[in-house]
This record gives sequence, C-alpha cells and structure tokens, in this order.
Amino acid sequence: MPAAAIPAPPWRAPKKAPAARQPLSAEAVLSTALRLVDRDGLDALSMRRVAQELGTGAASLYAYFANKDELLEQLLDRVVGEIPLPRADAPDWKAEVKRACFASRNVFRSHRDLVRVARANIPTGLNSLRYAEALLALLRGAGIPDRICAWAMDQMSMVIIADAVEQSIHEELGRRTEAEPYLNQVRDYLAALPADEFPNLVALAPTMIEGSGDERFQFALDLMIDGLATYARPSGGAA
Amino acid sequence: MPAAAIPAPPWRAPKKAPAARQPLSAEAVLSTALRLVDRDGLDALSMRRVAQELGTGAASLYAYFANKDELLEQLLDRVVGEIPLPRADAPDWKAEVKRACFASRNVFRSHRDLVRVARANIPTGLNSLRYAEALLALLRGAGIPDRICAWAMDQMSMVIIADAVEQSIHEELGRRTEAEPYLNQVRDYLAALPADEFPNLVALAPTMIEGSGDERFQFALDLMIDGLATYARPSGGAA
DNA sequence: ACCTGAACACCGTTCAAGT
DNA sequence: ACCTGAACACCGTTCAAGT
Repeated sequence: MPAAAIPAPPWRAPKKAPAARQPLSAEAVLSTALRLVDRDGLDALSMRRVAQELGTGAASLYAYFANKDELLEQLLDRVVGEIPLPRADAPDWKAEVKRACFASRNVFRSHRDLVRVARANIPTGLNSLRYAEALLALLRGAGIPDRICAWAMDQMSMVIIADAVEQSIHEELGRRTEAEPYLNQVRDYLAALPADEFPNLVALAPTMIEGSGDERFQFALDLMIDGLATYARPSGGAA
Repeated sequence: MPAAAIPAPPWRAPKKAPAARQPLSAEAVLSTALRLVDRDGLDALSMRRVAQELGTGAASLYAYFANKDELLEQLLDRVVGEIPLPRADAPDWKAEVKRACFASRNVFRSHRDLVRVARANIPTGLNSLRYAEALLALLRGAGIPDRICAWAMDQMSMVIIADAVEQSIHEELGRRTEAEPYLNQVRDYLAALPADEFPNLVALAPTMIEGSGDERFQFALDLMIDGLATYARPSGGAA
C-alpha cells in the first residue's frame, strides 16, 4: 500500500486557503457564474465577483472569454442545454410543441433572471442550435411550410422568453419588497384610478391579475399554435 | 424706454458658459435624456452625462427622480405618449388593433434601443394607462370577454416590444460592425453547419432570414389577432 | 432651504510588470 | 509564455458642507 494513499492527519491539513479548488477553465468559470446567478440574481454577476469566487483576479477570465457578453451568451447556452429536446416523431405535434414550450419556460424559470440575457434571437451556441434543429424537424414533419416554420420558431421563442422575463422580474421585485404581493398592489392601483377617465381599466382591475401564470401562458401558446395548425398538413399527425 | 431693455454690447457678452439654458426641471431632464438616447443609444445614457449636458452635477437629478430606473420609466412613458391612441369606435376592430400595433412598433423604433427598458408589463405612467384604456375599450367593444381582453393586451404588448427590441439590437449591432449586413452573416453561419447533425437548419438557412421585418411582424400579429377573433362577437364590427 | 462637489463603493477592460 | 496586480475610465448614489 503506497504511503501516498494514507490521508494526511486532519490537524495539519489546510496549508493554503481552499480557494483554487479548480484549476480554472472555461467550464469552471461558467459553473461558478451560474452558481452566482442562481444564488444572487443576474445583477449581482460581475467579472470581479466570479473571479473572486475562483480565487483569482478579474483579468484572468479574459483568457477564456473575450468579454462579459460572451460569458453571458455561453452561460445562457449552457442553460438551454438543460431543456429536453422535442421529438420529431411525436404522435401529436401540437402537444409536443406545447410540451417543449412549457419545458423551456420551466428551465429558464429555474435560473432566476438569467433569461434576461436572451434578447436577440438566432443564438449561435451549440445547445441552442441543437434545440432549433429539433424544433424545426418537428414543425416540418407536421407539414408546415418552411417559411412558416422559421417564423413560428422565432415567434415561439419570443413568447417563451418574454413570459419568463416578465415572471422573473416580478419575482425579483417581490424578493426585494416583503410587503403585500406585487400583483395585489397592481390591482389596487388600477382600481383606484379615476373612473371617469379610465372606466375600462377600473372595471378590469380584478380581471387583469386573474389567472395563474400558467393559464396566461397556456392562452398565449394556444393562440399561436392553433394559428400555426392552419398551415399544417390536415391529418394533424406526423408522417 | 428702460435701460434694461438695451441689449448688452456683444463684446462683453458671455460672462459664463451658456450651459444652464433651462432652469432644470423634470421636463428638462427628460428631454435631455431622450435626446441623448436618440443620439447615442441607451447604453450611453448615464446620470452623469445627462447632468453634464444640463450644466450641473449628477446629484442634482435626484431632486426630480428617485433613481435612474425611475427616470427611465418616465422616459419610456413619454415615448408611449407619442403613439396615437386606437379608436374604440373604429368600424373594423381587427384592422384598428393591427394599425395600433404597427403604430406602437414604429414609435419604439424611432428611439433607438430605448424600448429595451420596457420589461415588466403593467406600466403605471399616465400615457401608458391612457393607451391601455383605449385598447381595452376597443377590444371590449368587439365583444371579447373581459378575461381574454386583459390577457390579449398583455400578449400584444409582449409581441410588439419583443419585436422592437430584437430589431433595435440588430440595428445597434449593425451600427458597430460596418462589415457585411448582419443577417447575411447569420445565413452563412447556419449554411456552414455540419449537414448531418443539422439538416433542417442548413436547409432553412436562406429561409430563416427571408421576409422583411414587416412581413414577420405581420405574421405574428395575424396569428394572434385571428386567434383573438374567435372570441369576438360574430358580427366582426364594433357596436 | 436648496443645491452640489466630492466621496464611496462599485463596474468592465487593459496592460505593464512580474513569474 | 503565461498570469495578474494595479491602473484606467467610467458607473449610480449619498451626504456633508457650502450658499
């Protein structure tokens, strides 16, 4: 039995601070950044803080990422990789599209407000490309014309991201103010408007905040997918 | 004729720099801020720069705005005020909704990437409220149920803002790189992907960037409004 | 009472000087 | 050749000290 296998006695253990646990790599940087976002939110993510967490200076990160934007882009792609890919051979394409949309939303929601970095479409990360490829396969398999497929994919990601962003902002807002639930405040504000100038807003104040987030998202998806279905092959199923 | 009315001889005129032309007010701050955004984009807007433009220090702005976010919120509301209100008594509600959506998009587009600040819905500025009121009057007039009206209004602003944000990002990107048009680069990138792993993306590379922004926006709106129409009073016109 | 210069606690990014 | 401390040029916000 080699002596090296014997554990060092604990009382003489940590010679140095346990800072540099990982030898620094793009992977290590991304993991650390994601952990920080999950813990403190996107606004708290700075190059300096990520570096500090890794036991080095901010300048060292620029060996792996050209700038902060590139780091964020790759961070988002990493998260996109957590979304299960839709199956092109699903028996019911509409149900599969809807499932994929909900899955995407759930993944984005599980990483605080990171989704806010998803702005310009047509992302170029590997995971994003794989996802786009799978979705296109599903839509084309349903007999939807190419041009409509491309537009629909854009539309869908727009709706998903917008919904996730809105939700995340409400949550971050609610996290800061521990007073009344945010939506109740909105309702009360609208209800208190002068009824002669804003009759419809006052009348709809309770309705405006009604319906869980899921219901609203469902509504948006149905509007879009049902519209999409008019372009699909009549059968309604994949080949 | 009082002596004070005689203009000072020009050769002894400007004692001080002509900086403080306006006596500083929320209005003056907003005008200046909007001018800066229109000229240099949202990222170039800082409290310090706005103050400098007004010939004072950044601290002075905090007499009129609690913080930068509040300034941005009011700035956006000011721009929303430029959108013509939809008319509730329009003969064809679908056409009127579509016109309103295009008008909103055009106004947002005319102020660089300011639209990026429009994130959480349910804004509370006066102009935003007036717009929401007018849109609700139009939708309810079409016989659409209250709950659907509320959701649809959210959906519409989501689509408009997302489209304007995407467009503005492409434009800001194109402003920085004077190389090939951005969309052409995207197409070439997609076309160059390995065809065995990404057959659909490669096949659709030309289609993906096809269709002007207007066509795509039109498509998104039609999808939504046609879906909305299934909830409306069958007549299709306002009362 | 009002205004604001200077300070505070941060940023992203660069680069010369070290190893 | 690689890494990084320190510097640069900014931020938003606060507040004491002036008028």
